[in-house]
Amino acid sequence: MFSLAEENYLKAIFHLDNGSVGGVSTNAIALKMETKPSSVTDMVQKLADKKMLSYQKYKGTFLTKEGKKIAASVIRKHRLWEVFLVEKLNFHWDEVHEIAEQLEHIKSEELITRLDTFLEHPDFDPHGDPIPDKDGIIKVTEKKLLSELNKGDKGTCVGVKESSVEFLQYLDKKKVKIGSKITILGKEYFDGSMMIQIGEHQFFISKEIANNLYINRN
Amino acid sequence: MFSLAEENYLKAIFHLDNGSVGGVSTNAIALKMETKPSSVTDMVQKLADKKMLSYQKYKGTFLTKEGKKIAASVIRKHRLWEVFLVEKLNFHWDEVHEIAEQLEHIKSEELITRLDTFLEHPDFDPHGDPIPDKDGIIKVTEKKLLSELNKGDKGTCVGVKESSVEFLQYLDKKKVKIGSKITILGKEYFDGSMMIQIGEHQFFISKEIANNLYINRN
DNA sequence: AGAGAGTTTTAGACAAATCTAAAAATAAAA
DNA sequence: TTTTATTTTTAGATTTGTCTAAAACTCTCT
Repeated sequence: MFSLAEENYLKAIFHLDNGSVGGVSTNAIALKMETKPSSVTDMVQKLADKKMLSYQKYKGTFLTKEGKKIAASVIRKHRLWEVFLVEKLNFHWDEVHEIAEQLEHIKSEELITRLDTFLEHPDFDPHGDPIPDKDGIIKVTEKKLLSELNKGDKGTCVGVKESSVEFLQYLDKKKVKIGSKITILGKEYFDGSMMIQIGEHQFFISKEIANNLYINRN
Repeated sequence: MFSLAEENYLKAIFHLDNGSVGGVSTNAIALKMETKPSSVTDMVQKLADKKMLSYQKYKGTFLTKEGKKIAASVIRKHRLWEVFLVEKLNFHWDEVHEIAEQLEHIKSEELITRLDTFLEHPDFDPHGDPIPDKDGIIKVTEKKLLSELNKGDKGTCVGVKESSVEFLQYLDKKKVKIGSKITILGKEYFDGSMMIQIGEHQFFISKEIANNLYINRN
């Protein structure tokens, strides 16, 4: 059984792991956890003792298979609860994170199995992030061009097709980044232009732009 | 904001308060919390500092108005979650206590407001216990123990006094549920056993059982 | 009223998770 | 390749909630 703090560390390292090539650095974890590097060192050593990650002084850490499994199960719980909050309790998708941060630590296998059934086995959370299955496996979705999506669709920006300076500068101006969560608010069929939402911002983009952005679709 | 431990102490004292005339004793709290009296003294002094209860050394404690409010809000959350678990996730009523013990500590006013709406403002939890309203007020119902009734009396099963798994499973086997209409067909005065009718079924129950079932006379 | 018995509190210790400050190791720059 | 800067670890302290053991108090019974 893992403490709340342990679960949060595993989750943070799991998220960081998917971005870096080498191990995850102490500083990166401290930043994500909003804590001090010295606290991270302590916890990382404790989790290494528990075989949740491999750790060598000054070298960073890797989650073990077991560590990844625990992290994925916490993420699964988080995302299922987010679906519940939005779909059943009518929360807005930008209000649910904090509550799900608490709910994700409730301990009961049976609860999550039943919640999953109640929600009809959703594949994605309200932000478009995939929900790991009960074995911790995260379905890899095929990226699509933004222009292929339709009103109501959500996704995460995962790349660009055309990487001209002009295009990237345009994206920058519009605060579109890799990792940005995008919702299609509307689509004009006669010209393919779209009204989209990224974070707080809502704005129009032309078909040319939509044709050059890769999205990880739900 | 209160810690998990503080909330549990307030809840325990609240429950004990409804049974005793004077203040709640340190030993009684320790027994209920499955902890040592010395730990209770520490916590009680802390909660007294926070004005959640009044405390004089060696004299026992009383919850203040504020302390009762907090306790009632925790109990409200616990019971609403129990309704959710039984009504929506199809848990059996004898499986939900432990999970609700965890869920009751989730911090979000809005969550509970919306959960209450989602569940259509239930008045009782699956065990027949009343759910405090958002101001902590508990509707008092005139429930009696089944053992207090006599031949010819009729009533509705509204709750259980003892909610051990064994007892709840016994009731289940006999198809006794919250809401079941009960008629007392006969009563043996020498041992307090009863012949009762529930729906189509007629059967005997011992005094021990009758002593643990709450009935709303009608 | 005084002796036990039982209850309650205090004092000191401990584990978990955190922090600050200082030391050690690594990486970057001159 | 030294020197400097950055990162990471260690050492020691702190907070919360718990414990044990011992002391202080209250209650009851004769």
